[in-house]
Amino acid sequence: MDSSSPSENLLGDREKLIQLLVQGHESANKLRLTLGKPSAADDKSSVAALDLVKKVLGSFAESMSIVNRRPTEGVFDKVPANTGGNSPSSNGRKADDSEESSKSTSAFKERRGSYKRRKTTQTSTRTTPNLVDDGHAWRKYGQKVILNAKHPRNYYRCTHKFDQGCLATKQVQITEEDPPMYRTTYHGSHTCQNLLKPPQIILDSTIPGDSSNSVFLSFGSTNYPSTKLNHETYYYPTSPLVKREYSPPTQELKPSFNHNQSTSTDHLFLLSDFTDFNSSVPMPVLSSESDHGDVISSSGVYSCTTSTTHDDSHSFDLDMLVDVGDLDVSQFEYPLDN
DNA sequence: CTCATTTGACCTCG
DNA sequence: CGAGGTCAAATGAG
Repeated sequence: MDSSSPSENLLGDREKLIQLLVQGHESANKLRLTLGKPSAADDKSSVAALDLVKKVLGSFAESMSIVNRRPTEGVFDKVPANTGGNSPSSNGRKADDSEESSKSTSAFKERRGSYKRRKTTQTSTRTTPNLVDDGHAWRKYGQKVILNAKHPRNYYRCTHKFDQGCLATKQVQITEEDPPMYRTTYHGSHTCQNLLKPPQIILDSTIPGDSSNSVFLSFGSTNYPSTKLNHETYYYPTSPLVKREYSPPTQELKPSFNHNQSTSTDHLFLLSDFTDFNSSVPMPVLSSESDHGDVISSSGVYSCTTSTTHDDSHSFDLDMLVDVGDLDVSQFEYPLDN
C-alpha cells in the first residue's frame, strides 16, 4: 500500500507542472528576445507584443516560484488561519509579546517560511574596492550580521521581482581586509526587462582615509547622481525607470533603448559592466569547465561559482535561467536536472 | 501620500 | 541549536 500515495501523485504532477512552466517560460523568453531585436524595434506591433510577452514572462516566473516553493508539502496544505484571529494587532509580531497564546510558533504567520536555501544556483562573486552599480535596480530586503565578519551583510533583490518575476538577488558585504572591499554575490540571473542604463562604476570617495581612491568612473552617457553613500549602505540608483513594484496593468515604461546596446546586454550584467573585457570578449570568467574561476581585473576580483548538487533531485531549481538560447545560460552551463 | 529602507522576528539548513 | 537568509511591519525620505 505504498505504491501510489496521493502525495506522490501530487509530486509527479508537480514535476510536470514545473516542466511545463519552464517550457512556457523559455518559449516566451525566446519570443521576447526575438521581439526585442533591433530589427523589430521599429515595428509598432512588435513593441506591443513585447509588452505582452513581458507580462507572460512575469506570470510564468511567478507561477514557477510559487510552485517551487514547497517541494514536499502540498501546495494547498493549509493555513486558513489568516486574520481569523481578529485583531491584526498592527504590530504584527513586535508588540504582542503580552501573552497572546496565538504564537504557537506555527499556524501563526500563514505562509512565512516558504523560503528555502538555494543549493544549486549559480552564483557569481565580485570583489571591488568600491561600490559598483551593475545597471540593475535593486531593493534591499534585509541585513544580517555575519559571524566573524565585522560588517553586516546586505541582501538585495531585483526591484522587478513581483513586477516581472525576476528572481535575481545579490548580497553585498564589506570584507574586513585592510583596504575594505565590497564583495557582491549574485544569485540567479535577471529575467526582467530593465535596461535602465549603461553600467558604471562608482567609487566611493567617502571612504575615510583614502583620497587617492576617489575616482569617479562612469561608462556611458547617463549621468548618475551619486547620491549619498554610507559605509554600510550600498549605492542605490534612483532611476526613474525603476519604481513601483507593482506596475499598473496599463503601459509601463517602455525601454526605448535604441542604442548600440542590444538586448543581450541586460543579461550580461555580470560581465559587461567591466570595460576591461567589455567590448568583444564574451566571458572569460565563466568558462564552463571550471567550477570556480577568478579573474582579476584592474579594479577588482570577479569570480563565478556554479555549484551543482547531485543528490538534490527534488528541489527543481528553476532559478529563471531563462535566457537559454541567447547566450547567458550557455555560459553558465546550468545543471538542469539529471 | 507613496515608496524604499530599517529592523527584528521568523524560517530553513547544516 | 546556531548561522544565514527572508519576510513584513514600522519608519523615514521625497
